[in-house]
Amino acid sequence: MREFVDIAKALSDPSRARALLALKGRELCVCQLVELLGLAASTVSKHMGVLRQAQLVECRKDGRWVHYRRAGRGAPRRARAALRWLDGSLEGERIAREDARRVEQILKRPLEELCGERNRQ
Amino acid sequence: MREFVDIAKALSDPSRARALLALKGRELCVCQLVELLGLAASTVSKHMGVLRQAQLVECRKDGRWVHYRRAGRGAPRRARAALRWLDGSLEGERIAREDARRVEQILKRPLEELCGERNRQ
DNA sequence: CGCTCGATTCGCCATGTGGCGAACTGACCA
DNA sequence: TGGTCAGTTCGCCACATGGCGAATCGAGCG
Repeated sequence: MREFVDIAKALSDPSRARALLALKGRELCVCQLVELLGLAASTVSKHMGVLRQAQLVECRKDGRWVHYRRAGRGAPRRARAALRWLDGSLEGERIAREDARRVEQILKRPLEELCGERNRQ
Repeated sequence: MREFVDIAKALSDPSRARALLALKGRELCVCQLVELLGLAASTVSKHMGVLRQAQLVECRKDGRWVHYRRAGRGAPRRARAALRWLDGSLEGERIAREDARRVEQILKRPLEELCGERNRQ
């Protein structure tokens, strides 16, 4: 029950749901999610912590960057079922399509340019 | 997105999840849910309002009593998918089995006895 | 080492949520 | 018409949550 409730709580925030949709089939690092969601890095980090706690995502450190991806084979059955429910419920939603397009744009830009943006501009 | 988030929020409370499980395949009135969950009637009523808002349950007035049931054919596709996810995730859970047993006991007692219990004892 | 920089943690604030009892509503009944 | 009683609404409290900026951590580099 606790596990189920944690997963449902994790899904019950629009930013977290958008992040999970954006992570469908790819990895993203925190600064890419910051760009997509338009939130402070600290806020995004907290959101990703909630998703990791619920075992919906895993993270991989690569130098200074942290890449997040959806939980895979090792994840609990419940978590994978939750992701299927998310995908099924939000496919075709306007914001999902918009975000998918914006993620493509974000992926075209090099990480170095993207990350320093807030400092440089 | 809003609809999805409302449903996820509605599912992200243990009492509401238990209520939905108890409503699988049957109707229950508020005083029966009060007995099952061990919460104040006002709290249960608020919980059921959240579930109704998310279109996960419907209610039917019958004299003084209000019977709740799971949303049926008329409910949005998302809501029914959510109930399937709930059932699949919590089947076999300890509290689900305990509650199922307790609901059977509660259903054996007449409504009149059950409802006035808090006042009479 | 000391600097830079991405990510996380901390501290704070505003708002939302779950809990209760009291008050109210609206059926039924006498 | 007044009483009773199931359910809801209201008002309140304690606590959780989402947001930010500041401070901290830790990997890479000069």
